[in-house]
Amino acid sequence: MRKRAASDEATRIRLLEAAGPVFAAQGFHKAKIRDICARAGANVAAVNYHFGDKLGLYTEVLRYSVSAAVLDPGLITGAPEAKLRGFVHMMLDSVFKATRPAWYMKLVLQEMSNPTPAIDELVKEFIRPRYRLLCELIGEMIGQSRNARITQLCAHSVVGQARHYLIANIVIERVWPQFRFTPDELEELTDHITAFSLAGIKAAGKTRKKIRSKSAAWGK
Amino acid sequence: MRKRAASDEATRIRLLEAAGPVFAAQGFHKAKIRDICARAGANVAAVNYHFGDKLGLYTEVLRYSVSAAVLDPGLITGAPEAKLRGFVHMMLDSVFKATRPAWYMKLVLQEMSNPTPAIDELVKEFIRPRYRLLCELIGEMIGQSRNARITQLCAHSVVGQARHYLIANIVIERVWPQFRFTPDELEELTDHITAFSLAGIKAAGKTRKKIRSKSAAWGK
DNA sequence: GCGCGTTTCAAACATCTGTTTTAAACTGGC
DNA sequence: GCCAGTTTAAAACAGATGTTTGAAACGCGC
Repeated sequence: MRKRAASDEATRIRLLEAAGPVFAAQGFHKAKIRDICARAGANVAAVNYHFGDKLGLYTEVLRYSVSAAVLDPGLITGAPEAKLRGFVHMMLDSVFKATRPAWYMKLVLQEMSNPTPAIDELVKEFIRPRYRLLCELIGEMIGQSRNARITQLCAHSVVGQARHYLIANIVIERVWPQFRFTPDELEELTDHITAFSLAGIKAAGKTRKKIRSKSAAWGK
Repeated sequence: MRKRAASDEATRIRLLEAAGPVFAAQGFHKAKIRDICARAGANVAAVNYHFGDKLGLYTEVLRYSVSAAVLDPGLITGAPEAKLRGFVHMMLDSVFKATRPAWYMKLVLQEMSNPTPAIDELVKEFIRPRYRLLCELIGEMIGQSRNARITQLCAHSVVGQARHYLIANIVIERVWPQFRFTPDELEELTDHITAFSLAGIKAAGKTRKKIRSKSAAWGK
């Protein structure tokens, strides 16, 4: 019996490459395996043969592209402000890039909106490390632990803003038709979210101190 | 021929009342009309008889509950800061309220994430007026038009934050298990988003002025 | 070139779910 | 109390779509 050799996995690879953009654009449920197979030039049965079922393919797509170095949090370096911008940029950048690593963020956002059983692995392998990074960054800014409530609230404020633009396009284009996702406007948007959040984070840090001194004033 | 009298619409009303929470919790596609009919104590054919099809029922549910005064932005009064908090509260409050008017916000958020053909009417009748209100509010704060880019960017920053908590619970509970949607924490969250946004908006106003004076310095 | 495990393919299958059908039950007016 | 129009009910229907089947094609080692 011959084990699966690299050369034999051509169809498997083609399926993974074809499925990524489809799942990223349409989400798990709306994506049709007949569509994916057509793009991959493969028979529908190939999905079952190579991955067991649709969810198996989906899970493998997630694993297959999580290694994309472009999204490596290690790339985000420098001053806290620059790091924050790097984080926001990482999230928004995926709008344009159609290359393999980039649609991964769309996959993540799809999964956040419409979770599948793959959510657990995705959280563990991708989301949690980046969430932690963001919390450490914010905590550092306001002199709080990364586990502090205020720190995590701020983290979700940052993520929420970026996410909004990536998944609410249909509504945004109706209430604000002038807004377009050109590269220039993406930069503008990145700058806005960064500046807006920076101010919000600083204010949160001050409020926290205020509350603390207030408690101190009340005595113990 | 007898026209549809009020007393004849018992089934119709029961269907609308039963469908609201189901659509709000699961969205249009995941909601099953057999489930809705079972809750309403009606036959599946009743949906087609009274509303034509599933989308007809969905659209009527949207119309049926849009009049809910709880979500009336006119109720949001006071200083700009208080108005902003009122707006945020309006969005978040729907998490708990299981009463008729309250799950409407969930319907709106579902529609924003997974639009149906009903999106146009929803934008026109519900979203746009509130978006305009928010923009006027923010514009007033930073001395800009409600149509200014910076104003609208800030508006989306506010909406994005609130929306995040209402639709990403699955992820939030995994990266931050301690967070719960108790009434107290909902107040805390409302306060946080308001304060965070207030700081962000003020900073955006200042940046704008800075840019303007910079342009002025460059001469014309 | 034979044999055996591997891979591909077209077709059939199964299920879920919105929709339609057809007849029966009901309701109010005469 | 019957009739016309209205409403309800159970069942059948139809389309989309994930899954399985069984046979054919392939490819490597002997």
